[in-house]
Amino acid sequence: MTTLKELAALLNISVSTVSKALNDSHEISENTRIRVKELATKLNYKPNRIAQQLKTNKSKTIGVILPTVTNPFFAEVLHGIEMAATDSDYDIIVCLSNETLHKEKRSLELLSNGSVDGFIMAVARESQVKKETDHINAIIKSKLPVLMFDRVVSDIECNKVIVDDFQCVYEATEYLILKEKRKNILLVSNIEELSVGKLRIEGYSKALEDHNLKPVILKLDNAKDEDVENKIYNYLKSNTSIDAILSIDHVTGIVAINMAKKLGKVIPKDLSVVGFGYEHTQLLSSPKISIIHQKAHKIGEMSTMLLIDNIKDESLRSKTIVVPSELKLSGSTQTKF
Amino acid sequence: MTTLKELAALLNISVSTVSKALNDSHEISENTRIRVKELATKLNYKPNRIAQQLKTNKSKTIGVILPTVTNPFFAEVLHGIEMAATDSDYDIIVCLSNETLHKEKRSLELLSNGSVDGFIMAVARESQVKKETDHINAIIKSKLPVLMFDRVVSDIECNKVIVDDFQCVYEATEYLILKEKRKNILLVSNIEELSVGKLRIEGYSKALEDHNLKPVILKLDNAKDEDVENKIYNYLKSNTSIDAILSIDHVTGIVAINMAKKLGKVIPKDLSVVGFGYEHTQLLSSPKISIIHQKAHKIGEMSTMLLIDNIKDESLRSKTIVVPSELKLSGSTQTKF
DNA sequence: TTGTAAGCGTTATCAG
DNA sequence: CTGATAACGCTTACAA
Repeated sequence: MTTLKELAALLNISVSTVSKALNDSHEISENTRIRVKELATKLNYKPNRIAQQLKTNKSKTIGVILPTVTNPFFAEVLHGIEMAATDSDYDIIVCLSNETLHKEKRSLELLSNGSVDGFIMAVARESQVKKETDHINAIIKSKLPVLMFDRVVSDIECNKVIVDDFQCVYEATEYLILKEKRKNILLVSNIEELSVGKLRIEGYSKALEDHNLKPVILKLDNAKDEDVENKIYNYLKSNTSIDAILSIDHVTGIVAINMAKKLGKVIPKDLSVVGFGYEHTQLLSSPKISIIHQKAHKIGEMSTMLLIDNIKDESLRSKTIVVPSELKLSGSTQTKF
Repeated sequence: MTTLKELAALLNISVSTVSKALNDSHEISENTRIRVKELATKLNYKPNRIAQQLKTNKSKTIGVILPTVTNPFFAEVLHGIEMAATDSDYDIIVCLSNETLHKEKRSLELLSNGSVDGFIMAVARESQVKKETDHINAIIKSKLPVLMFDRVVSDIECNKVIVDDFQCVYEATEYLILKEKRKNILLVSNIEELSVGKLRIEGYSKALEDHNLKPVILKLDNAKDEDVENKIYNYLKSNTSIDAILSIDHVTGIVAINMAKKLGKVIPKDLSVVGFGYEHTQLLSSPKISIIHQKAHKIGEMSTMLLIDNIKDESLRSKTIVVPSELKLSGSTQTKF
């Protein structure tokens, strides 16, 4: 890699002159500025980022800590983060906690040594279940800005970008009750221990309560793929009165449709199904599932912008932004034949 | 952030003594070593990574450039990369090219200034279509190791981790012909411009040819979601002799199942469907789709290990590893009821 | 056993 | 207009 020193030596001028010339300092003569720049492009000179970082004590890098990236929601958030970060000339270092506390902790600790100027994170499942958040507090106390999205810890003060979990599930439930005239709505949950899961269940319960109906919840306890199908199938088989399903995650809604069809149910006549979904979810089910579409990409963008604001101005550190979800009915994007 | 200088000042010893003590140098007395370490932990000292990087001229960071991360294949590869990198104490900086040449180029250029010790990349769709690869060659010439996976450029010499695209599709096709006794196998493609798409089509064509059958290919030309369904539906409607579908991407196989059911076809009696898939793909279709399962996670791991080898030893730079795929038949993981 | 000093590649201050 | 010098935080000969 070409350095300032090398350029200086080749041109028989000092390092500082070269530096100034490249940075368009007005102290430098037109002549040398051009000579320097020509040689620089010729040798493909690029200022060493590490040296600049050491000098300025800024890494222009954001640490992104995600529970997983194979979940399409987080993948789409990551996409949003990457785009917004690029727009603002930030790099992102990505770490995956794999839903474990120890990896989350390790990543935060390893990166809080000057590697990053701040963190964007969604709390790991284990951390949330165990209510273990000291490691996050430690980072904040060390003056490194942290932004939490989606899975947040309510008693930590920092910027947050969240989904309107309670509200959108409330509305979806009410839609099933009022528009689709459903009375036995089963909530299927594979994420009941997460903060978002709890909020969604509350939204569902409140809506049923407000309409004098009885909540029925099938908790899958974070089951494995194989068991998910079995549990849903068996439940539907033994509880034939169920006329609607509300899945609060991204997968079990589609599984429910498939299992219901297997049981001979006609969708949506016998059973309405609403789930959570992302951009391409509806392409994967037939008939199309109705989805609560979280604006994952937008969540990523907003998170990044908010964190960068916070990095630049320490005082901007306790804002919470709610990104509203959108209920996409099966009909509204259904392909016409 | 605490620095060596601060520790030294507080202990009234020199910076180098502190440094050595922390690095367990044998030159340092038991006594001071302990004193230093105690204070260090007390003040939560962490060596400034940026300074270390400048000193050693190593970033211990890998640049990962992916076309997208919302495609589950790349998400899973990223997961593999992250885990392997963490194991070897490397960070990863992730950039998404969004399938565009200019973003890919920009990312490579921006990171090749000391930010990373090497790159792992899958070439963007646009770069592959336009056969524009000078930017990648430039990096390699500048002595930064590059590893390409999945979508590779054949006339660039570097480490590569690829899938057995030709072979696995050949075998899947042969399976349809020999075991399932299919004669009119439609290949559905939404990625025919990619190197991997071409190889898969060749594998399919060769298998048909070897068995004296005629290839029939439905190219979707990188169509949007809405059109994918329509095109497949219409094709199946007007070509009723089709008795098997081979999808060479991760989505259109499931769409094909749904469209075939819509047309009243019974699967797998009337129509066998094989697609590409990842870990959870089969959970999303009913009946379960047979999939060619690419070991995406393993691809990520192998890529990382190979790149790190190359970083440590410059001479290890022209190996190609083929990660075999696995044909997962619908029956083999089918849930039993 | 401890300390001094140089250097990684930049930028910034100050002097010439 | 140009250059010498110091500094960012760390490591490491080399001296003491």
